[in-house]
Amino acid sequence: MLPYKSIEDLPKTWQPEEFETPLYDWWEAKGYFLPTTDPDKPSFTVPMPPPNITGALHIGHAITAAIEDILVRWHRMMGDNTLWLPGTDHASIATHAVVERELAKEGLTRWDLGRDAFEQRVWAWREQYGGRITQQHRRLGASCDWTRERFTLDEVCSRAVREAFKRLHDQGLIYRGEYMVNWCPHCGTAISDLEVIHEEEAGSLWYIKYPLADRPGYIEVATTRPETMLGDTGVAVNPDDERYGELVGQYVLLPLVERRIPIVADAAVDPAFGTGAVKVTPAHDPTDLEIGRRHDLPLVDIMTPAGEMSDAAGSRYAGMDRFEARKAVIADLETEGLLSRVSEHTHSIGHCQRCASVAEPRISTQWFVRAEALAGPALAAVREGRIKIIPERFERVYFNWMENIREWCISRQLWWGHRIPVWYCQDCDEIIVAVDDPTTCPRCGSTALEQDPDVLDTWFSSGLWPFSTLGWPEETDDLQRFYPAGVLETGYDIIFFWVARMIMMGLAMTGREPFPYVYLHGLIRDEQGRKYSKSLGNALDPLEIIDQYGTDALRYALVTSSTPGNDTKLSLQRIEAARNFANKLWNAARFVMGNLPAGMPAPERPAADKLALADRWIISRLDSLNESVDRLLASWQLGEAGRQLQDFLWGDYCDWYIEIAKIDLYGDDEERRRTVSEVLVYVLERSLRLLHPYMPFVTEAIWQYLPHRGDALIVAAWPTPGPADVEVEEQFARVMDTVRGIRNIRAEYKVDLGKRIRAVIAAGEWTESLRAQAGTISTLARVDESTLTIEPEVDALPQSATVVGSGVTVYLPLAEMVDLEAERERLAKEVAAADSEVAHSRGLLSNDNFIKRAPEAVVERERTRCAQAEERLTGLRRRLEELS
RNA sequence: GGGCGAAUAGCUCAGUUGGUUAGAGCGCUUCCCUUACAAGGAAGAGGUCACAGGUUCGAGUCCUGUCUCGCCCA
Repeated sequence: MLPYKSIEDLPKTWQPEEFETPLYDWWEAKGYFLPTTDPDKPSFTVPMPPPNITGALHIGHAITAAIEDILVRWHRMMGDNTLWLPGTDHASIATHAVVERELAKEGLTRWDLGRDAFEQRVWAWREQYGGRITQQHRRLGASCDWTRERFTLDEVCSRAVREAFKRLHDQGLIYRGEYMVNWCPHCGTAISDLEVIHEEEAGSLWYIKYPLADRPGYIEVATTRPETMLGDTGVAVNPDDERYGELVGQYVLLPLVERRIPIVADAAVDPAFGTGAVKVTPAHDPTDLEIGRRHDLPLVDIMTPAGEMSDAAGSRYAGMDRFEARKAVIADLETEGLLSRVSEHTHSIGHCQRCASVAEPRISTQWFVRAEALAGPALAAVREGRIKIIPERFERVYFNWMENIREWCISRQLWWGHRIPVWYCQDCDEIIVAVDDPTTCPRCGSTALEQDPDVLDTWFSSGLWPFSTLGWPEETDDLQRFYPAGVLETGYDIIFFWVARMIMMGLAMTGREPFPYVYLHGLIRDEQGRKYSKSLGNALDPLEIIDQYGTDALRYALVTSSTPGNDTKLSLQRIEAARNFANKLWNAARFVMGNLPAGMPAPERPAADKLALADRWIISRLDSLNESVDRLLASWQLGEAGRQLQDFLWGDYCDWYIEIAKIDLYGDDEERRRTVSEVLVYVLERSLRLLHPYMPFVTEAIWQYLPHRGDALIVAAWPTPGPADVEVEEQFARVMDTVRGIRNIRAEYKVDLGKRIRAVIAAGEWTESLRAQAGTISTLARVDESTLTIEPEVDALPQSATVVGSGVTVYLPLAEMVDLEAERERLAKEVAAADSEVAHSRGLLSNDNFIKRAPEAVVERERTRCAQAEERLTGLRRRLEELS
C-alpha cells in the first residue's frame, strides 16, 4: 500500500493524494476498523450521527468525522473494544422535497406516480446518491466499521421503530387526536414545533371595523392576518379593559361573511396590542383556539391542506390561495369602508424548516408522543450526572427545553419513511397497533384492514439510533457489547432533534442512558461568519479542500482551531498551515530515516546511562507531552492536545533536537551516532502514535517506513509516559538561553550568518554542564569552537557585546561592533526590563499574605524566578558600568 | 420577553481547579535557497485581554453592572 518502496525515493514534500486512498483501503481490508472480539476489553462505541441521504457531506460533517475519528482511534490504540457505527438517515421530508422537485421538472407530482411508484423512485434515487456519503467519509479517513453500516430504513431499524411505537402506544404515551399542529401547505404535511423556524418579518397591522349586530356602531379589531377573518367566530377583549366593558356579551356582524359572532372577555387578550380588541379565529390560531374553547366558540376551518380557501370561506374566496385571499379581503373591506387604517408591524412568522413556506396553524388528526412523560427521566439523567454534556453550559439549554417540552407530533402526511404501524378495521373500527402486519381484526375477525397512510417523523427513528443499529429489541451480542455508547458527538444545533430525543427514547426503551457523555462541537462558518447552507450557495465541499491540502491538514485545522460549543470561521490559511505541519513532519522523518545506521531495530526506550543532555531532554519533553496529551484527551480538550503535539514536534524535536543530533550524526563517534539514531527514532515513533488520531495518513505513512514492531500504526499501542526529568530540562534551558542570546546579538549586529565568532562565557555553577555542551552551543550559535572559552569567572572583555543570562554571561568580541554607545543603549533597555521583573517579584515575595496563602509550589517558583532575575540584573548593571 | 455565547496582537483564534511580565498561525520587519524541509531556517516588532466596579495575597480567568455583535428558546 506504500507508493514508494525505498526511502531514497520519497518526495521532498508530503503528497497526501498518493498515500491516502491506498492506506485507507489497506486499513479497511485488514479489518482494523472492526472492534476486537476480546470480551474482556472495555468497549467504546460512537454512534455516528447519520447524515441525511439527500445531501453530500459538508464541512460540518468533516469536523464531526474528525472529532469522532480522533476519539475512536485513540480508544482503539488504548486497546478498547472500539466500534464507530456509521450510517445514513432517510430524512423523510427532506428527501420528499428533493425527489418531488425532480418530478416537478418532468411535470409530475407524487400523486401522479402513486405511493408505490414514488417509493421506488426514491429508493432509486437513494441508490444513486447514498453511496456518495460513505465515499466521502472514507476520504475523511473515518475509521468506522463499514460492515455494521446502517440505514434508518433497514429492516432492523424499521423493526425497532415499530417496536418502539407499539411500546409507547401500549403505555399510553402515543395517542391519536385532533389538535392544532404546524402545517406546511407546500409539503402537505404536519410538522413538529422544532421544524418551524420563526423569523422576524416586517408586516402590516390592519385595523378593521366590525359593525355591532344589534345597535349602531363598530368595534375595531387589529390583525396581522386579515384573510383569517373569514373564519372568525368571535371578538375578544380583556375583561379589565374599561373601553369595551359594556360591549362584552354583545354581537357583531362579521363583515364579508355576515356571521353573527359574540364579543367575549378573555384575559389572554393584551389591551396594549392594536385596539385592545382582537378577532378570534379558533381554527387558525393556537391562542384563538384556547379562547374559543373557554367561550364555546365554534370552529370554522376556512383553509384546505394546500393552503387555499375552502368552501367555508365563502364562494367569493373559495379556491383562492391564502395570500391572494388576503389581498381580496383587504380590497373588499376597503370597498365597504371597513378598513380604518394600516400600520407597519414587525412580527414573528413561522416557516417550514425544509421548504421555507409560511407554516400554517391547522387543526388535524395526528399521532402524538406524550413528551412530558419521557422528559422526566431524561431530565433526571442529566441532572444527576449520569449524562454529562460538554461544554457544560448546554445542560441549561437542555433543561430549559425539557422542562417546557410540548406534545410531539410524529405523524407526517408523506410516503417516504416508516409507515405508522397502525391498522384500522374497516368493519368494526378497531384500531390495531402491531409490530408485524396483522391479517385479521382481533375483535371482529375481518380481514378488511387498512394501514394508517402516514409515516413517522424521521427524528422518531433517529432517537432509537444508538440501539436500533445494534439489533434492539433483540438481545443481540452487539447490543450487549456496544450499548450504551461511550459518547454521542454532534453539533450543538441539533441538541433537541437528536440528543434530547435519543436520551428520552433510550431511557424509555432500554431503561439505560444511551451514553454517558454528549460532546457538542461548534458550527463551522464561512469567512464572513455565515452558516454554510445549500440555500445560501456557500456550501463548501470538504473534498475540494482535501484535494488541495490533504485530509490530515483539514482534520488538524478543524480540530485545533475550535473549542467545544464555539463556532469557528473556516480559514484556508489555517488549513494551509496544517498542511505545512504535515510536510514538516514528513521532512523530519525523511531526515531521520535517511541517517539511520543499517539494521536499525524497532525503537525501544534508550538506556539512560549512555544518553547525553540533549537526548535526555528530548525524551523528558516527550514524556511531558505524552502525559499532557493523555490528560487533555481525557478531559475532551482535543484542540489543546493537538496544538501541543505540533509545538513539540516542530519546536522541540525539529528546531532543537534534530539540529543537535546532526552534530553526532555527521561526526565520527560510531557509538554516539547509534545512540542519537535510537533517540531520534524512539521519539519520532512515539510522537507519531500520539499524533496519529489527528493526522492518520501522514503518521501511518511515515511509521511504515520507520523501523517498527507490529503491522500498522493504527493498531499500535497508545504510549505510556515515563517521568519527566526536571533537572535535565533546567540544565538544557541554560543551553537554549545561551544559544538564543548569541543568535540575538548576531542578528542585532548583523553578523554574517556564515561567520564563526569568538565567545567567552562566564558560567559560574553551570560551567561543567555548559562545557559538555560546547559543541552544541558553537554549532547552533555558530561560535568558533577552537576559541570558545567557558570558565566560572572571566575578565570582562571591554570591546564586546554581552549576553547576560541568569548565572551565565557570554562575551562576544565582535569586530563589527565599533559602536559601544549602541551596546550601552541595548543593555540599558535590558536593565529596565530586568529591573521591573525584579520589582514585580520582590513585590510579591515581600507580601506576607502571598507567602502565607499562595501554594508552596507557587511561592517557590517565584523565589527562583526572582533570584534568576536578580542575577541577570546584577550582571547587566555590572556590564553597563564596565562599558561606561 | 427569557436564556446563552463572543469580545484577547493588523487578521483568525488558543488560553479548564485564579498563580511566571498573556500564546499560536497568518500577515509585517531584517537576514538566509546552510546537504530533512523556502510548504523552510534565524532574529524581531506588535496586546491598558470591550468598559466600569467588586472578591482575592494575586483576575484574561470568579462575581455584579454596562455597551456592541451573534445565536437559541418563547
